[in-house]
Amino acid sequence: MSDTTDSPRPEPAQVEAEVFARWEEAGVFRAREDVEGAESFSVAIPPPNVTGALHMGHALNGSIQDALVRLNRMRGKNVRWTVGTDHAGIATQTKVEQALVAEGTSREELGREAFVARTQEWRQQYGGTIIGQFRRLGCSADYEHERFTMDEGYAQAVLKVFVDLYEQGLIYRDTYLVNWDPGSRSAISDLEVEDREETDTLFQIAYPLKDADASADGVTELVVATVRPETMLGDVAVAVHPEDERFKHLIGRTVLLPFVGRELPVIGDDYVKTDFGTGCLKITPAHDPNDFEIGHRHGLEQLNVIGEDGRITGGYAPQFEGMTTAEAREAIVAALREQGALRAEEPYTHTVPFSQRSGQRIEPLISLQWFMRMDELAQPAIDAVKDGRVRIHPESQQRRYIAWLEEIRPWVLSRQLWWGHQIPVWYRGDETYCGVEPPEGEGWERDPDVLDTWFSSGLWPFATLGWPEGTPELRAFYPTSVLSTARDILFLWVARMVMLGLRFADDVPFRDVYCHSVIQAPDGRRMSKSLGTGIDPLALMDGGPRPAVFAKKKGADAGEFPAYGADAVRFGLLAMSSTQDVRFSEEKIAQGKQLVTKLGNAVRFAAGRLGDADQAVAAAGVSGADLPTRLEDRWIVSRTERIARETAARIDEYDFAKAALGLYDFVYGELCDWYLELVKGREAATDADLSRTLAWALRRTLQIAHPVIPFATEEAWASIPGTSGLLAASLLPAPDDGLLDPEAEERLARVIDAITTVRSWRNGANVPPGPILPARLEADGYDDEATTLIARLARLQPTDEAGDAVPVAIPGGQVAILAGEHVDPAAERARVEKRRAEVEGQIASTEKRLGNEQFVSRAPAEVVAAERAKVEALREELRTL
RNA sequence: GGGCGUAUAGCUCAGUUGGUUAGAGCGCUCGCUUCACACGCGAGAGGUCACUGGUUCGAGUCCAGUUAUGCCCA
Repeated sequence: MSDTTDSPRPEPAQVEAEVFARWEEAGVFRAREDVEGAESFSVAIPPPNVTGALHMGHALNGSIQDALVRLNRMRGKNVRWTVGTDHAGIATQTKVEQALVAEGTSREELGREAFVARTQEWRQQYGGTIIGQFRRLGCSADYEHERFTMDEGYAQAVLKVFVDLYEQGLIYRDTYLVNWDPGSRSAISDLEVEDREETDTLFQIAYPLKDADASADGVTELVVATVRPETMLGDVAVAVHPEDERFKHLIGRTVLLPFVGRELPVIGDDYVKTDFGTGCLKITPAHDPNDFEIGHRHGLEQLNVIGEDGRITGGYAPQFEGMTTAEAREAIVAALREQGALRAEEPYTHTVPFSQRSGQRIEPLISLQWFMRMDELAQPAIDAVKDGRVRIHPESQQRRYIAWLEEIRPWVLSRQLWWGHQIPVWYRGDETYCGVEPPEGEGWERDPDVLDTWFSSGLWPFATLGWPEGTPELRAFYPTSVLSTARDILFLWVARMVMLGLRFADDVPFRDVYCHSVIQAPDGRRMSKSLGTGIDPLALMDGGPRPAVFAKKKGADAGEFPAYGADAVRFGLLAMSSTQDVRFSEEKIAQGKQLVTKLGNAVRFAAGRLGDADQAVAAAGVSGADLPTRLEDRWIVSRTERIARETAARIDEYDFAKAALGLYDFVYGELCDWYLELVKGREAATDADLSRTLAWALRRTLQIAHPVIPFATEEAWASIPGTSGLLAASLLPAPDDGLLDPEAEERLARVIDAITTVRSWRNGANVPPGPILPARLEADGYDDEATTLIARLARLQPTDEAGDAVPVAIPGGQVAILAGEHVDPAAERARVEKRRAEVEGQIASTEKRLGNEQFVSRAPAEVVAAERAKVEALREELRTL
């Protein structure tokens, strides 16, 4: 593609901002207040992280939701698209803490109250970024109802849900081995953990056997294998496989823990793999999930030796106390080496859990946390999907949803943060109080923890509509119509919303769930900021750096994206999203830009023509009861009606790629390449059918393209006769079967075929495209109207003149192009011979198929008939050659 | 280790319930200053449908297996 930056065209950023302002001034995006009666269509955006900036997934999801929302608004539905952000506990707190450190202070120094105030301030200042970016994309959300998961009313809803679930016994406090994230100094949920391959060292450590002399077998020690020697201070046993011939006789004996001298029983457990390491496993229930399980089975104690600060604690070995885990590992290994207890060190590659929040390695810790029991909530959420009250698209994602819910585990709700919904529980001595309002009396201390951000996000579809108040909004817009989301939050969010919606709002939170594509980088993996494979959608819309991996030629300087504009980005993203995993394709974005330009030019052409026409006539339009008479008019009317229906149906079916690409094909391949060319011989000033058909076709095209490319279509709208007000607020006409005209479609298809064939012949025969050639049309099925169209676009002069001519086969016969300056029948002979050989070959192969007894008797009659017809047509062509 | 997906033109993707000669956009080639548009118009070249076997008159499409690759869960 050539560079666009030096073109005189206005920047999309400016044009699109003006159009957006018109929509907002007119209040097009506002849900109507007179909610009674009107069918509603409501969407709750998956709330993005308040600290975030728009990434490709957001941009795709925004394009999808807006296409759905705009289509349904044009259907006359009362549309409510709720946007907003979640408070992103860890992410936001981290941001603000970083700022504090830069200022030479800390949250501890500030104190909780001041810190929360400071964070609120931060959010006021920077939290609007991503919503502004959705506006830039053209998203027609109801911004006046923007919500935040820590709004006052929302916070009340969160507390009420917590208190209710607590009173119902679903929320409880317990000790558990949690995923401790030393980076954010908080427990995080299983879903926030990601496993990565790491190469560590596997150490072998000798634990001396107690009473070694007492046994006759000569065994004096057991050697355990571990990658985390620093946890050994918390060891409570050594396990071997109960069938292991080497060790099974030692079960029941005791070994002594180095440094500490603790007596550890040797136990048998078939979790131990005999072929891994030494076959002896040290058991540290407080710091390893598997050991935790084994410890449970054998009734072992849990000894905490790593504190929440990631330092050695517990006082079992004073020389290591207070060291970080890394320091302790080094010191312990050194000490063991000195004692001669270190028997081997070898590199070992394994998967290690990391925090998605802070990027730090997870430290499994025993701690007291708030939990939510999920089993009781899961079943109704499974049923809702199984019986179709919630439909998940594509269907494959439904199985993932059900599978996850069937194996659901308790949810760790508490986070050791200050930014978030503080748990509404107070303690006084042995007393515990849980309530939306603080307890009466003196001496109560509130639980310092806050709730997992997803707990509050789970209430989003109804809490944004004013729940627990029975507001008119809630009645009008709950359940929401559809949730469009990235599939990686199917569990984090979707499943939890279904559970909480059913429990608290008496119905499913949405009727449909659409899991959109993941747009991948050229390496076939999801775009990643840290790998430099992410694209900023703003850079695509308004110009900006193109990441190196997206260089158009490998190794070349990647340069900058041209300013494609929001329409092009929307089109491109939708056109890309055909399957669940797709590669990013800048060509699709460019295609969107081309469509926008092409449509703009078509409108310019049409508006110019229609300027001469009687405006009332042009505005009148067409209907099934009042069709134009000419072939090309009836054809475009029929084709436009079809594409309008198809596009809407494809959006309804969440087939956005086909909707977008189908629009492109229609605008290029039918409207512009054919209809506008076919009518160039006519005058709108004197041709009422032309002016009303042309204006109608353009109006309908702008309407059906609007959900995909809203800005360009809105800009063009006013220049077509018969429009009033804003396109975004216009209503789609009801489907009209009378507009469909299969006969006109078929007749014009033959005209197109004939024109293309003649053009192709010219090209192959080295006949220049310009000159008008005299020709005899010797074919059935072309009336005067069709003949005129063919003659004009194929640049032929129909004649009855006899004489030497070159035959060009078209459906139903041939065009005989008379010999002349550009046409030499003699030179054409070779070409005709080549074609004759081709046709003969095809006849032979088709006849062979028809000669096959099995084919004729077993294939369906219509297939056989089609083959026979094909032979006939080929024989016909052969005769003309 | 288990589950799910993907593999079709140089690139990104279509390809209905199996049925003519497997399509599109971009890129490439050739031609065109055709009065809306060179971000254009017209015409082309380009494919062992990952591999192996099977079912069938007929397989890109259905079945089994293999390979590559991605995602999710453990």
